Amino acid sequence: MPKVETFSRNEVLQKATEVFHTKGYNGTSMQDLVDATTLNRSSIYNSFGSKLGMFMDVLSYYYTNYKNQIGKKIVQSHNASEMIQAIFDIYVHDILTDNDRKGCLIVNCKSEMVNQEPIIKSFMEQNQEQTLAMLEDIVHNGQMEKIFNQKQTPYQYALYLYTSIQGIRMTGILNTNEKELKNLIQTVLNVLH
Amino acid sequence: MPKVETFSRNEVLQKATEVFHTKGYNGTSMQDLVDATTLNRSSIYNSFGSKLGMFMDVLSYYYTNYKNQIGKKIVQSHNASEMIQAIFDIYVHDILTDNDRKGCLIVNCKSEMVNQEPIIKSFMEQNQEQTLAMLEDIVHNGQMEKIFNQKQTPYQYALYLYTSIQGIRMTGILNTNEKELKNLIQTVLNVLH
DNA sequence: GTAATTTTGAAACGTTCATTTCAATTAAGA
DNA sequence: TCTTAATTGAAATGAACGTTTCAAAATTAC
Repeated sequence: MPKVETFSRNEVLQKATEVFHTKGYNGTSMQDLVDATTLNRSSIYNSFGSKLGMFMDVLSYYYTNYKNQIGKKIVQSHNASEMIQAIFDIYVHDILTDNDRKGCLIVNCKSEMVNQEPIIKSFMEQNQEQTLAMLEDIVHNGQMEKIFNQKQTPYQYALYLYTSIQGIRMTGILNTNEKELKNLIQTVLNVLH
Repeated sequence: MPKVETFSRNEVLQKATEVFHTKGYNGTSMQDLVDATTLNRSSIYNSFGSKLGMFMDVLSYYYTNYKNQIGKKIVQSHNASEMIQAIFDIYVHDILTDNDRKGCLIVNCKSEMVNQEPIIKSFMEQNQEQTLAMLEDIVHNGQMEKIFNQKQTPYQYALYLYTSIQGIRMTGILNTNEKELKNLIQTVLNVLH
């Protein structure tokens, strides 16, 4: 029987994520990935197929991490308001700890590649659909519980929240003032009440 | 005395803007720019110094165009509410006519380059400062006229609007449903009333 | 220990990258 | 018309690009 994959796939993906996140897809070279992962060039091609293949895995890895974080916070919450607040808190925390102003990998990738790579466009459509569905569900529950108003449909509020998250991710690249960001989020979320 | 520049600088910048907007900075090659502008390689280096130099001019050109559009709409408006509405209408119009989902050149560049190129970071800081100052001024006037509420300071509302604009620019890459976008904007702007 | 099969390392693939070079061309002022 | 200086075209620069190749090393099952 053959030799088996020796490296930790997650560790490699973590390292690759850091590079892609810092330099963007087009700004990252295969050499950067070889250096960061300490994997051999051939091993990368063996395991990930291509630069784009590796990037897709990185994107999923990054997204899964967010979904897990959000999932945990949601089960800890007692109502829809707390859930939404907890979700936004995750993003603020990431902004405040992102010392090199990288922004969000998914937002960055969306703006860089949606119009260039069909597979990225599909990923982003799925990402949007899933995020909207999650938010819509929370909003709907919040409206049932009379915590949120019913001036808009759950879908429209979900779209508003999704848009706000992306906006905050962009603003957070240059503005990392905690007080201003938290106030900003309160302004965003007050719309629901 | 010497021969003078024969090409129209604005026409060249227009063509270069289209390329950078479509492919991003790192995705654009000098050959792309030579092809698009029909300028010779040497002429580009003569007139713009470098790829980054040309890109900076493109960025200013693109930004100036927006400032002019907004300026015109502002003088046509009768109050703060109309001004803000007109500004957002410009962005919605651009989203709806952006058939290849390029998004906003400035937002794209911010997410791609702020953490890589100091000169881009400076540009974006200036862009943010100017945009916030403009919005703050409008909000302040709106509050004086009792058109807008005073739950937040003009600066905080400006930051909220600036963030919303960036968010809408990101959402608009994949979602080009006019009804949903206009509803979204009403949700955003209702906060002020 | 041997056979089987994958990972690994290092080099090489051909292409494209941003930039430079430089002689030829061009057009304005004297 | 001659001088002057910039524009132009085309080729060349060397480095970096993503990807492939292939023999050597490594690891598992028998």
